[in-house]
Amino acid sequence: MAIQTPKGTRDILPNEIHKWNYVEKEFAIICKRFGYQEIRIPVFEYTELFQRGVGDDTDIVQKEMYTFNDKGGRSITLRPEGTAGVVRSYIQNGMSSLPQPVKLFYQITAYRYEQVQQGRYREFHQFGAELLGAQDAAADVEIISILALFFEKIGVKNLILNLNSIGCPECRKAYNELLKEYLSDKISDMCDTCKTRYDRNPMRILDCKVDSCRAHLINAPALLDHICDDCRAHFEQVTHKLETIGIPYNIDRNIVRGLDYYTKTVFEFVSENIGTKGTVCGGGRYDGLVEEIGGQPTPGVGFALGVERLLLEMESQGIEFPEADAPDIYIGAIGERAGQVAEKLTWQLRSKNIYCIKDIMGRSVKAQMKYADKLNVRYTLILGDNEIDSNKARLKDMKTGETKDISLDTLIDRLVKNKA
RNA sequence: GUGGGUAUAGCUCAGUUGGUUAGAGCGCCAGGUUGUGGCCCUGGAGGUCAUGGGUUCGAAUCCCAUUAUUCACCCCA
Repeated sequence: MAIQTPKGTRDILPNEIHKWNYVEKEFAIICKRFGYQEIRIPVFEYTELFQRGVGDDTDIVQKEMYTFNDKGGRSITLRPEGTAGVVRSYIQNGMSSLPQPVKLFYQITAYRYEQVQQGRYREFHQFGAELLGAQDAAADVEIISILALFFEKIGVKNLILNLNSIGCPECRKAYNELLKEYLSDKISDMCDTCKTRYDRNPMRILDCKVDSCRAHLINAPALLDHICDDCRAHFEQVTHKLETIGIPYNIDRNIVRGLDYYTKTVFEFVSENIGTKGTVCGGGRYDGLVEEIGGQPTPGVGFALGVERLLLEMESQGIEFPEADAPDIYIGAIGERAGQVAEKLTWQLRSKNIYCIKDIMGRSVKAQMKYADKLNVRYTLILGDNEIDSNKARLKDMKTGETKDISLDTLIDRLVKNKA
């Protein structure tokens, strides 16, 4: 069996690359319009960054990371997401001395060792943005509005914005006690994972999908109803501002993002057509993360968007992508002498920024024309001894089939003019 | 980590109750008289039928294992 891509990875082939180029470009344009600058971070980091940043308790760190020791014996991990690396860079490069807030966006691959299924791969692509240094609800709303505008710009409709607040460490601590109290007489009846969650991270019990566990949770207190005054005020400002701009949202008390660093606002945009849970992107506020990784206390908010899922959603909505450019002209040649002229002509055209393809197989005129047709070129020009002697050639419009005699001297100028 | 589906040419798939040199469409290459694509016609290349065992006189076909892939659960992007 020939070697294939490893499980959960895939090639992005030329026939679909225009889709990727399109969304990448549009995303960058939107981010820049909001004042975000692109940052590129390493594919791998020291494992400790993710253990501290993403959280030792999370599924990602416990079972999904690609971790190995390098030849120097250092523990290295392929990034499972982008935020931790960006925040590390913020600290390492002294960005707290830059004018605040600092606004960054990125387009990365990320790696998680998981079972693959539709819209979930072991190597996947994320677009993300991070806003560091701003604690006001306006920052949360700006982050969300980048996404809303991006979706609007590329024509993606009907994504639902689910919103929740998971409070700050203080109110979460109080809530965890409340939840444990509520569950104290029920936990013995619940699943094993819930039992371990009960001690380590009771909030995650709310996420359990086991029916018998769910039954016990129906009347469980919701975190959103027990956050502190400060967090409540923040959440109300977020919803109020969203209403002001006109971004619809849905409050979902059950969103508990899978990364430990989130505080206060958490959100996700979900689709109903792409299977599984349909999360196209997720994000939230992470006011404790910079400090956790070793920087000065700095508020932050951001998101990550799954590009594979975005493309799935776009395809299921029948959104048309701009086609890749077709060549302006194909230069064919018969024989050695014409080949040389074609060579030179092609070079001149290309240097004038004309998208020009030339025969390099020495094939028959018929084969060359077929090839030109498949490339979807606009014009063809076949050179032979006659053309070179007369300094004229027949330019053929491949759409209409019309031909026109044209002087080789004026060809370049005409094509350049034609293109402009 | 758990459960189900699938695995035949580059792609999409046929292959009858196990029976000779395994097929089609598309794609690719070439030709249909001298130098012009699309339509049509002809020909060609390309498959250890995922891999390894087993049953059988005989296996693409039945059984087992492995691997890959896919969908779902968990969780996430």
